This record gives sequence, C-alpha cells and structure tokens, in this order.
Amino acid sequence: MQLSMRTDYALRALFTLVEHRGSPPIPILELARRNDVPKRFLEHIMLDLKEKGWVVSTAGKRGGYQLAKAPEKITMGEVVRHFDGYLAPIACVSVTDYQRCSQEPTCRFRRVMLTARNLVAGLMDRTTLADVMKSPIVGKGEIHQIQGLDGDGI
Amino acid sequence: MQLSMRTDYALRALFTLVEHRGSPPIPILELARRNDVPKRFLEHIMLDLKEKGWVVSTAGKRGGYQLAKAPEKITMGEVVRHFDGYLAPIACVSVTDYQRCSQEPTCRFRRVMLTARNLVAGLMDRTTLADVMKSPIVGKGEIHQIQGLDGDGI
DNA sequence: GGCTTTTCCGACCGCTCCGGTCGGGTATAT
DNA sequence: ATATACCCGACCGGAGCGGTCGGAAAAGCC
Repeated sequence: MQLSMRTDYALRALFTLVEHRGSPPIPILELARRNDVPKRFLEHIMLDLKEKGWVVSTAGKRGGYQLAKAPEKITMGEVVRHFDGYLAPIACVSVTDYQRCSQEPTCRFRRVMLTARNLVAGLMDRTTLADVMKSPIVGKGEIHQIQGLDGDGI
Repeated sequence: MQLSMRTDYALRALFTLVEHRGSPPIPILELARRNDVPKRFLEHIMLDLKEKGWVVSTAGKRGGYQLAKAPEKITMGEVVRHFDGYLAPIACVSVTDYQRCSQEPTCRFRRVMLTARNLVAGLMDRTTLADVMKSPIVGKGEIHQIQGLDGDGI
C-alpha cells in the first residue's frame, strides 16, 4: 500500500466531518487548521471528495463542507483506492486494477502477495468510516511492543 | 506497501537462486534473461543482496551468484523492508521505521492502519523463502473471483 | 603471461509524480 | 455591495525511481 499525503489528508478531513455530522458546514480553513494540512492543497482534495459524492459543499458566507453519505456507507477501501489506485502490493494481484506480468506462469512469490492483498483488502473493504469512528484511538506506546499479528479488534 | 521494481526483481533473482541451490554459480546474464529484468540494473540489486549476506558471488570465468543462507532463514519481510523501507501503510504505525505525526493523539484511523500493518507484517515476517517455495503457484483466473479474505493457506 | 569472463562500482540521466502554491473566477448570505 | 467561501486550472521544485554506461578489478583457463 503506502498511503500518500493526499489520502492521509482526505481521511483527516473526512473524519472531522463525520464527527460534526448534522452541524452547519465547516469551511476549509477550519478543516485545514484542525488537521494540520495546507489549506490550498486541501481545496483540491475536498473537490475530489465532492466529485465522489462523499461530501457536499455550500458556497458563500457560512458555507463549507458537510458529509454527504452516512459514514456506514463509506469504506476505507473506497477512499484509499480512489487516491492511491489499489490496495495490492503489486499490480499482478490487484483485483480492481489488475495488470498482467510476464512472470505469472512461474512466479513463486505471487501467492504470498495475493494473500497480503486479500488481508488488507479484506480489512479495508469491510471497515467503514463508522467502524473506524467507534474504534479506540491508538494508545501511547502501543506500537513499539508489537510483533506479529495480534491486538486487532476493530 | 506497494512493491518497487527493485524488490520485485530482487525476489525474482532470489527465487531462481533458491531453486538452484547447491548447483554452480549462476551469472547475472542468466538471472536477467530468466527473469526478464535489465541486466545492468540487476547488477546493482545483486550487489545489494550480497551486502545483506543473502547471496555470495564468485568473479571470473564460471562465476556468478549463489544463495548464501538457507532459504528457511530469509523472510519476505526482511527482503521487502530492505528495499522498500517499511511494511506499514503509513510511517506513524511502522515498528521498524516509526515516525511521529502531529495528529497522533486524536487520529481516528491510525488504529485501522496499525491493524493493516500488523496483518501484512505478521504474514511477511512469518513467511520465509522456503515457505514461499513450497506454496503452489497462483492459478489462472484465481485473482478475479476473490472478494474479501479467503483462500489463504500459505 | 595473456585472454576471457564475470563481478564490482560510481556517475549519470530522463522522467514522472507528488506535495504544494497561486491567481483569479463564481456562488451566496447579510 | 461586500465579505466570505468554494471552484479550478496552471504552475513549480524537488525527489526518487528505473535504468544505462564506462571502466576497473578479480579469477579461471590456456
């Protein structure tokens, strides 16, 4: 995978919109400040989110952005894919953006790559913004003591 | 993740070396031809693999490359990390190359990213070249009918 | 010793893409 | 009208990636 800044910023903005569901629109300036992302850059990203139908905008005074769909109807997979192309570690095992490779008939490590892609795609496609919202924030020091796979639970 | 060409090529070369374990050295030209990678480019990659102690080289006539360690002692995680930096989708959840992010105390989606990283790191760090060697090659059409996570087994 | 084969190594290079900025236009509320 | 905010295309510097090249050193073979 490897998340781009775009995706990172998009998610930051999306989640503050999720948080303020039902409230009046939040202007870009506010979104930018709150999430520490360059305003000018965020403009393009928001525009992109709008085209995808995930947010709506209202112009003029007291304008800004609001979430357009229920957070249960937007998956992490959709968002990441929209900005970063695909979830697979390599194109020859991507479902949504498959590309042939000359080595396919003999390639040894394609299977493990496929497994990897199935793991993350499975997770990301199953996880909605609402799910993420419900999950607890990662605690301090929770990162450095982990080895192998455990501690899931989202 | 998102595998770079380097990593891809490195793995191709490594697995042909695994396959020819115990045989006389294989020259780069052969490795390049067999795996469809530019020879001149592969030189650098092989050099890199050598520095890491995964392969040994013998110069001169009848020279070439051989695997230096037992394939049970090299994990996919090590190889990918060496070329691509880290396995995590985002640096703030990387164990091996963690980098602080300003949003950590409030970031909502860091947990799901951590889960993703644990899934792929768990897989990759547990899987050795020998394991991969034993796993069956991905069948034709096996890609396009998959949705969600299943079909693992490596 | 000389020739051939092969590794070794640094320099270089074009290109794409990414993160980010800017100027100015358009909508809307007061 | 004016202020506020979105909209949109153009532009830009820099990094990194994939790849090439020339030539030096090592090692086997005759």
